[in-house]
Amino acid sequence: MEQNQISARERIIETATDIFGRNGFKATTIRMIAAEAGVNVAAVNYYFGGKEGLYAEVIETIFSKGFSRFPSVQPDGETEMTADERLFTFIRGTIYRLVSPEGWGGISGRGRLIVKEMIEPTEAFNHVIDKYIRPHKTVLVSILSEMMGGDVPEQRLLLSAVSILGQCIYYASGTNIIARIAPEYLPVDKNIDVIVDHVFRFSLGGLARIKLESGGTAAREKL
Amino acid sequence: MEQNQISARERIIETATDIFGRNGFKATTIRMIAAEAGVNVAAVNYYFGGKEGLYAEVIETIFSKGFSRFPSVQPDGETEMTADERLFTFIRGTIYRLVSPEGWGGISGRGRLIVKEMIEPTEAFNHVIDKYIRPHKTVLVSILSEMMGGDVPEQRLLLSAVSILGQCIYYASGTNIIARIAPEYLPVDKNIDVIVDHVFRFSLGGLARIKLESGGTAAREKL
Amino acid sequence: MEQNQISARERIIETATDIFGRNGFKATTIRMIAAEAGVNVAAVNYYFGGKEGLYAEVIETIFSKGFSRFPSVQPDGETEMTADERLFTFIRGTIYRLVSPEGWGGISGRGRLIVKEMIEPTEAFNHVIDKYIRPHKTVLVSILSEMMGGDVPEQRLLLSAVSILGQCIYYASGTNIIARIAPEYLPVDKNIDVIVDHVFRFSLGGLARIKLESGGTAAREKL
Amino acid sequence: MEQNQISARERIIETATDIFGRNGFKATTIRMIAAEAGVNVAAVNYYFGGKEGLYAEVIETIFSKGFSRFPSVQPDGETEMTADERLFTFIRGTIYRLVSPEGWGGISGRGRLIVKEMIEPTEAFNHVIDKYIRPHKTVLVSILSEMMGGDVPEQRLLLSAVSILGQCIYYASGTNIIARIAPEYLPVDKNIDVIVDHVFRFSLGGLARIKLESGGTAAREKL
DNA sequence: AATGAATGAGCCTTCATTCAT
DNA sequence: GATGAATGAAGGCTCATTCAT
Repeated sequence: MEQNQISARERIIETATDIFGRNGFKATTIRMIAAEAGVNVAAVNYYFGGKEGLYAEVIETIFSKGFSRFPSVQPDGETEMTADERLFTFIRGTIYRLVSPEGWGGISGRGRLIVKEMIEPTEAFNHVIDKYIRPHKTVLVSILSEMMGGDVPEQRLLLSAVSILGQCIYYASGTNIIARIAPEYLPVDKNIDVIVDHVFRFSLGGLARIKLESGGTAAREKL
Repeated sequence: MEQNQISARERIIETATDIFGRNGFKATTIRMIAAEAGVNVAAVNYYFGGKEGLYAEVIETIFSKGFSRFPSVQPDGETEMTADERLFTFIRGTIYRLVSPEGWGGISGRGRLIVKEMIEPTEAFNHVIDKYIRPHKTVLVSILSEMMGGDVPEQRLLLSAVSILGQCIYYASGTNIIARIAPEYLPVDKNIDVIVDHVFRFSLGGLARIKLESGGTAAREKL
Repeated sequence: MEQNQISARERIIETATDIFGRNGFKATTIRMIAAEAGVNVAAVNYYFGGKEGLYAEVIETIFSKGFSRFPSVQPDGETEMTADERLFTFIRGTIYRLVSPEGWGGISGRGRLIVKEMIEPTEAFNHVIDKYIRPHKTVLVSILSEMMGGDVPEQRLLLSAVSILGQCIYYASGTNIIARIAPEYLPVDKNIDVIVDHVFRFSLGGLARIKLESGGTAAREKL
Repeated sequence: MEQNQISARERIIETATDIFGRNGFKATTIRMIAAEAGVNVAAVNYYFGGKEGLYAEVIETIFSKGFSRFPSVQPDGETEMTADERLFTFIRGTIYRLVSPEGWGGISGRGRLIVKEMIEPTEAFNHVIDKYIRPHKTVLVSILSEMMGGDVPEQRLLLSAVSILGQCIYYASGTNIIARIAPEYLPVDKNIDVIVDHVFRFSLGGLARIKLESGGTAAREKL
């Protein structure tokens, strides 16, 4: 009764997000989704034109809802936040979009689904890359550029951006394996803010080091 | 001679590593593998007892070969390396195991295959976790413990370990998406040493910061 | 006005005639028909009770319209035409009913649809056989009987009737294949009168020969 | 036991010929065929690559077997037969290929299947047209040319050929409908020779008439 | 009177697996 | 030891039909 008011279409998308995330595109059957969502198998074809159409819709929905709930950071001139604050907001947004439990259904699968696309993008991801991911990356690089100054070569900026994103994404996707090898590890979705805080600080330190070394005669042999 | 008279069994494993890595378990058919390896479809069942058996063998082989070529770091007492050097060795080994091109076939898929298992472990991964991954993680935590001292709580150690691994893994798996949104990005497998170097330095900075803050009244409000 | 405000029901029948004729019963979907006719898919069930109901209506309409536009030949006593003239009228009517382009929509498919039913009658054809085809055949046999006299056995009459009908029907249905193997062939629907004329003459000759041989000691060895 | 020695592949083709002929391509399911042939549904895909592949094989087999059992007529110079005899042979061959019961399975459907293709050729028929039908038609036209002499225009030759073929084909395909409207009609496959004889004589008469009229001022008004 | 939403049955195809050789 | 033939299970999709409005 609590879920009754949601339309069948909506319900299919939520269920599909979860199941696609859990099993991947190929291993998911529309029969699983239909059964879980309480609709007929034909409904998927009726609403989305097929399995692929549903998948594309799922991907798009994840991003559109994600960015509408946790908006990206404003570019430099349009906000009063310092660069550090912008970085913090960026990291928090990225992690929340992937793993925040409240908000909409299909939580556990959402992060894994995105990470799968990042490892091995499908056709359905192209649109999302242009619309959401590329701008997102541009914002991060501009933040880093502001934080690290002009001495740091473009290449280093990019690598640092990847270092930051890599952390966010692994926290969002690696939960399973981490929990298995480190039982004392705190579950991500119940401790998001601790994670966000950690990634932020670790990255601040990393950036500082990269900046420092780029200024002088950085080298590993210095160690 | 060792690679010349490669047995059918061996050839199937190599081919399978590549194809599984590229397509995932479900989307890979044993017919693809058999065709590529030049053997009969029934051979897979004959040698490995089925698709799942082959997959398990592939996973096991990746790790056994990986760790034999790029051995893990020795525990503290058994080596003369400093903690920093041990961290560097750890990072380099981890990345090389995932993406180094030389050594054995099916490279491009190898990293993706492992990352997939890390996101969503299958039955076949259990064995590998116990035999390779858990010890590997223990080594890393002990290195960090030595580097950061006793003031840093266990929790922070673990989070830092994940931050380091997250970078390694993302560099190994996110190549596709990175290359698409940042064409100026340097391809991982052609620049492994630059990547390794960067991750090492970035992590040094991050660890330093975490250590620093753990010492006093660390807090975000300090920013 | 009569064709201007054409009702939805009417429009469905015309469209269906065309599409059924082109694709056959099974390969035609009511969605094709509904889309082409500009109505809802449910309309077919609403008006005709289902796909089969619509098909039956289409078949019936083809014959009722066909015979109303190109009436059958009057029996002997009720007309002043000679037997030859009656045969000519019969042949012309038969061919025009199948392929005449003017008159009503869905022309190209009409002939093929009828021929399909003749090869392989469906339930829907039973009614049409009793109402139109059997009387039609009776008329032809009576014409032949008059032309060939009493010496010719019933069996020969029937065979001759089939020879005449076979020509008409093949001209109406075999257009596709004929055009493909004989490009110099004249398209039926643009040269109906030439065809009609030819079939008439060819049949006159055939009938004469059959009559001749039936009179004496007909045999192939006479050749 | 009697059919046991036939291979599964062979048995599928025979069954398929019958069922395709009865129902057409679309309305036939491979399940019907598999059940009737006593094989698994997957066997169709295994042997023929799919429903369409099987269909193509069926069409090809009908013609290759048909022409190998009832060869076409030799061209003029290569035989001692008179033109009349060659026409007789042509007609007999054509009808036998379509309806002769002895020889191979799937009789009842064979003729109908071909006629369906003649009404509405599918992709699978293209090959057959080039290989069998076009040469066949060429032979007939050359026979007619020899019989009717040079005065008859090409156009008339072609129309006459169609008149002859139309009869053969209708006898082979229209059995159902004929039997229903004329119970006294003799079943084709039990009386092939009578039919062949009739078509031959009727056609001789038709040709004579066409030739006669082509010589002078032929016209319908002459009647 | 007419329609859009939704369904259930069935079809073609794919694929891992088995078995006789 | 290794293979080609054949199969059963299951999946995506199509389509006529139904039902509430």
